[in-house]
Amino acid sequence: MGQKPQIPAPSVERLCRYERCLAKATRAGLSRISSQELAAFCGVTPEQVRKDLSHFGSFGRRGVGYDASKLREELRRILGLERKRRIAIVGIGNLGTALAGYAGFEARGFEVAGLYDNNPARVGHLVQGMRVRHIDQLASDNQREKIDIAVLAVPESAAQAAASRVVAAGIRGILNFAPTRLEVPDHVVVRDVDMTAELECLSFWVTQAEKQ
Amino acid sequence: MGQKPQIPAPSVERLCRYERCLAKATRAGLSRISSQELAAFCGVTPEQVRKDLSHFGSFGRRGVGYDASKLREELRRILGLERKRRIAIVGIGNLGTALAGYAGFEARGFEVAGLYDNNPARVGHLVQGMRVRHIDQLASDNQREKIDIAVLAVPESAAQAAASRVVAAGIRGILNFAPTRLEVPDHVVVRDVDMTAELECLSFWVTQAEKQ
DNA sequence: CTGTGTGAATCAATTCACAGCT
DNA sequence: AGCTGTGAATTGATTCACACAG
Repeated sequence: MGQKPQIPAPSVERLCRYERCLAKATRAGLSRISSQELAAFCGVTPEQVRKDLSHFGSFGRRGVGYDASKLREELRRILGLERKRRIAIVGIGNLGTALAGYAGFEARGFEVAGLYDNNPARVGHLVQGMRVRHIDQLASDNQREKIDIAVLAVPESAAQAAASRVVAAGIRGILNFAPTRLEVPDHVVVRDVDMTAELECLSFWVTQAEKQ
Repeated sequence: MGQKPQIPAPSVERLCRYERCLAKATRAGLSRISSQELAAFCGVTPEQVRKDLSHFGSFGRRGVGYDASKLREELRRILGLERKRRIAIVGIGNLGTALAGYAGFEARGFEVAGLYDNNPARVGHLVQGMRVRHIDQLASDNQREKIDIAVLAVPESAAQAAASRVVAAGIRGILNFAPTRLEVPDHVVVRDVDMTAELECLSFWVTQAEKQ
């Protein structure tokens, strides 16, 4: 990541929550919303909402509040969701198959653009209505129509190799489900989702709570 | 959570990483390890390693370093992993099925103790070699043999109801895959894994990086 | 008078720097 | 000398408090 990320990462994570809550609120017919209300909705404080937004501009009207749908649009723009983001799922085992069929992605404006695997036994099969392609095709597919994010759902032992191919294909974002710290060049952004580590942390806090 | 968590949450997340790296290191035959080495392994700084450990005691020898396998034992104890933790998977759709078959859980010392669903069409079926039970059985199953953590893999619309049943069954930890903020009593610990939110954050950082 | 936007103050986490054991 | 453990300093994030706009 070139320059220092002047935007605090926790702030960005909350922006996603705000966007989601706003979607819910507008669907419920609410058109104007205050930082107070939005905060209550998301389980944070009103000043936090305002501070988070202030990193990007000022979107409300003093004494009034925010236009819910307009604020939502702003947030989607800030998050880079003004256009549909295309994702590729790499590794079509148990988890990859489940992710390929996860309705939540489509529902929230992501497009599952392709399924990839390096196992010839899987390539060509239909999974969740899509044909699995060989990972060798990733680079040319990305060139034809840009893929924004690769979701890595491969076993730990294959993770680094798969990541390198994703990077070589010119993809700039990786959501990594393997419990491995990936080595990637600076211009590629990785986020790790380590389910076992989550269980372990949970185990800690549960243990902690048991000692009241 | 009753008292203030004097232990910083980021610290706990790193402890999991340390434990994992130590497992790898000992498997590779390393018996003594310095904070320097462990840190390099995990991608953090040596002082961070030492500070994190210092919250729980002192496990090294000055001028020498740490006994890798002994430190690993300590970490497992701290994380509450000295005994095998039993997990229940609630919601046996695409994702739940994938999680039920995820080898990583067993490999890291968790035991998948039961699969639960509230859909009668699924109950009784064999999934990944285990029979799916009705969620009504969760409470009595938990009484017979304690379940430490419930993994919620139900759709958003069912999440709160499922969480309430999990809590009513007396389970104290929830790993929540639904994109919903769950309402639970204080003594229950929840961790959220929101895959769509992860994609959205990634989208932000990728966009950010594109503006170089 | 209401509710935003923001510098100032507080609180938390990380990094520094060094004393003390081996 | 080498490396841990830990207060002190620093950096970063959150909360406070108030000026300002409608």
